Amino acid sequence: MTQAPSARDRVLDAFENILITHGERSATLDAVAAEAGVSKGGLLYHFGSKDALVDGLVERLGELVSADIVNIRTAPAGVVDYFIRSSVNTESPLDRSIIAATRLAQGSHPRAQEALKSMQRSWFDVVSEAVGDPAVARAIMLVSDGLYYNSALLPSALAETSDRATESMDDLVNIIQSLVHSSQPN
Amino acid sequence: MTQAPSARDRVLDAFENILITHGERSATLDAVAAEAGVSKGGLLYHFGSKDALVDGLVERLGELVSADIVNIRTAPAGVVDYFIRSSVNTESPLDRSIIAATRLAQGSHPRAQEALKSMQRSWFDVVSEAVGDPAVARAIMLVSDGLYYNSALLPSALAETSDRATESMDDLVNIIQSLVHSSQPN
DNA sequence: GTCTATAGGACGATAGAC
DNA sequence: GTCTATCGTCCTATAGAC
Repeated sequence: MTQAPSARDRVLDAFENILITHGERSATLDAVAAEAGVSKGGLLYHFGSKDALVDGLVERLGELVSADIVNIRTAPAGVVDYFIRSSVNTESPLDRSIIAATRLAQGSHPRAQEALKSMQRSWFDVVSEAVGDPAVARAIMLVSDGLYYNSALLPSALAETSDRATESMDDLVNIIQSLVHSSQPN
Repeated sequence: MTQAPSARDRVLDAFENILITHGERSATLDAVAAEAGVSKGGLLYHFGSKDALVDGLVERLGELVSADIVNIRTAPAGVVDYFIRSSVNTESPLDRSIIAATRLAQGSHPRAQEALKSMQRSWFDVVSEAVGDPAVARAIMLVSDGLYYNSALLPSALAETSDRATESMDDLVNIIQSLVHSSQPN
C-alpha cells in the first residue's frame, strides 16, 4: 500500500512543500522540479503546464477531504470534539493539502478557492447535523477556521509549549461543548 | 485633512489593491506603477526597492492598528461586541492593510508576519482584560480570526444577503456574550 | 519517461534625460 | 520628482536527443 511514491506523486509533494514553506511566488517549475529530484522537462511530462499542476493539487485535496468527512462522522469522541481537535495543523497529508491550496487561493486561482469552499460546506453540513443549531454550528466553524488560520497561515502566532497546547485545546473544547449543550437543553 | 493623496500614498494604495484582488504573484513593480498612474522609475524614486514597498505597507498597518486599539477600548457597545463586529472585511483602510499584509505573510515576508502577530497580541490583551477569562478570550480571538479568514481570504465563502448577514452577526454576538457571561457568574 | 538546450517574455533594478 | 531606455536574471514552455 505504502509504495515508493511515483514521480508524479513526488512532484505533487514537492509543489505542496514549497507552497507551504516559501509561498506561491517561490513555487516555480524549476524549484518544484529540483525539490522532486527531476528535471523541468521531466516534470512537464507529468504535468503539461503550471495550471495542470494546480489541478493535480486540487484533485488530491478533494480525495483527502472525502476521506476526512467519513472520519469526522464516525469519530468515537463525537463530531465536535474530533472536528475542533483536527483543526490545527499536524502536518498530515490533508493539512498539507489544505495549506497549499490556501496559498494558491490567495492568488487568483478560482479552482483552489472553490475546492476550499466546497470543503467548508461539507464540514458545515456534518457539524450542523451533529449540533442541531445552525448558528452554533457556524460559531464552531469559525473557531475551526481561526485555529487553521493561526496554526497554518500565521505560523507560531499563538505558539505554546506542547503540554500547554493540549491543555488549552481541552479548555477550548470544553467551552464549545458548553455552547452546544446550552443550545439543546433537552 | 483629506487632501489629494501624494504619489507615495497612491503607490501604497495601488500595491494594497493588487495584493488584495490578484495576490502577491501579480503585485509586480510594473503592475503597481500602472495602477498608481506613475512609471516604474517614478515608483522607484519613492520606494527604492520592492522590499521598501513591503516595509511601507507594514508601517502603515502599524499606524492603523494603533488607532484601532483605541477604538476598541472606547467602543460604546463594549469591547467584545465591537471587536467581533469589526472582524469582517468592510473595505476600511485597516481591513485593506490587514488583508494585503496577510497576502505577503503567505510568502516568506517575516516583517509582514511579525506585524500581524503583534496586531493579534494587542487585540488579545484588550479582549482578555475585558472578559477576564483568558481561555474565553482565546475562543473569541479564534472566532474573530475565522471571520477574517472567511470574509477576506476566502471571499464569498459564507456569502449571505446583507440582511441575513446582520442577522447572523447578531446571533453570533449573542452566542459569544453567553460564553462571556457564563464564565463570570459574579 | 526523463533529460538538455533554448526560445521568448516578464521581472527587479540602474542610468541618465528632462 | 518623474520619465524612458536598457541590462541581467528568472520564468514558463517547447523541441528534440536518449
